[in-house]
Amino acid sequence: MIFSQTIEYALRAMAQLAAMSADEAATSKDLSVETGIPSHYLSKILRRLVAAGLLESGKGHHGGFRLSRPPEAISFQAILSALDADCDPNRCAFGWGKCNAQNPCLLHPAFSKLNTSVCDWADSTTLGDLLAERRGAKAGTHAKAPKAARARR
Amino acid sequence: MIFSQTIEYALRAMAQLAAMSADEAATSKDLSVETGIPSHYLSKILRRLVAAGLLESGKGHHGGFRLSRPPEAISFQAILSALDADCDPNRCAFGWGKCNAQNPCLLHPAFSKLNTSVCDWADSTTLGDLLAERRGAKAGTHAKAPKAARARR
DNA sequence: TTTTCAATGGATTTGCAAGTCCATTAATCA
DNA sequence: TGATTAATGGACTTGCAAATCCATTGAAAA
Repeated sequence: MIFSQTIEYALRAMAQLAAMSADEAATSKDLSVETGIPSHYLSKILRRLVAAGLLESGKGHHGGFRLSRPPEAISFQAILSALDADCDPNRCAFGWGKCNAQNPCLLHPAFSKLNTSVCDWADSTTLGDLLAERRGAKAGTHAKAPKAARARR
Repeated sequence: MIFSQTIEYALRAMAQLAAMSADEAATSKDLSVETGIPSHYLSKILRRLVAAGLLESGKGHHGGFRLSRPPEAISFQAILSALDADCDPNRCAFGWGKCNAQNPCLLHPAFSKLNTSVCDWADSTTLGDLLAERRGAKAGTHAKAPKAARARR
C-alpha cells in the first residue's frame, strides 16, 4: 500500500546515501548489500535518479553514486517525481468517470483529504529530516520538545 | 499510488451501493456499468465483501447485492480489511531489514507519520460521510463549518 | 415443474511491474 | 599502454495483480 516497490527502493537507497559520508561515492553493489535491494534492479533506479539530477555518478575506480545536493535540499516529492510518481493533490485516485473539483465523484472529498496529506508529507519531508531525527534519537533523551510535538502529528 | 486497483474498485463499488436506494439489491452487472469496473472482476471483489460480512447477496430474480449495515457503520478500514489490506500503523513499508519501533530504520519515523495519517483516515471515514458530504454540497452554498465538523469524526 | 436470472467458485489468460543478464562505455591504476 | 573497476543501456525473463471464462448452484417467476 501507498508506494510501489520501486518507489520504496528509491527512498531506501536515497536515505542510505544521505546517511553515508559525503566525501566518497557509494558503489551500486555496496548500496545493494546495505539496503537489500536486488543489485541490477537498483542500478536501474539509480540511473533514473541520476537522470533527474538528484544523484551524481562516476565510473571506474572510486566511481559510484553520491547526492548532488545536501540532504536538506532533497524532498521526498523530488524523489517521487524522478520516478514519474509525482504527488498531485488534484488527481482523483478513484477515476470514477471524469472527476474533478467542479464535478466531483462521490469519493472525491474523502480522497482529497487523504491525498492532500500524502502530498504535504512528500513535500515537507527531506532526506535531511531523516538524519536530524536519527541524531535526535541518538542524543538519548527526547531532544527538543518541538520535534517531539511535530513527530506526534 | 496509495491503493491497489482492487482496493479502489472495492471503495467505488461500496460507495455506489451506499448511494443507491437501500430497498432493492443492485446487480453485479448494473454496478459494473455504473462504476466502470470490469464486470467479472467486480464479481470477485463483491464476493469477498460478502464473505467479510459487509454485503448481503441474493441469487435469481431480484437478486443482487446490498449493504448489510447502514453506511454510517461501514468504515473504509473495514473495506480494506475485507480485502486483506488492513491499515496497520506499526508496519514499516520500507522493510529495511527487521524494523520496529525499538530498532527503527532510518526511514521509520518519517514513514510512521504518513502511515498513521492514512490509518486514521481509513478508520474515521465511513460510507455515511460520503453521502453527508454530497448532501452538504447539494444544499447549495458551502455549508462549511457544520459539515467539516461532522465529517471529521 | 421448467425456465430464467443472477451469484458462486475455480481455472485460465493477460499485462505490467519487478527482476535478470549482457555487451558497451568510460574512468582510474599499474 | 593494457588491465581493472564500475556505470550505462537495452534486451530479456519472471511473477503476480488484474482480468476473463465457464460450469455450477440456488432462487424466483412463468
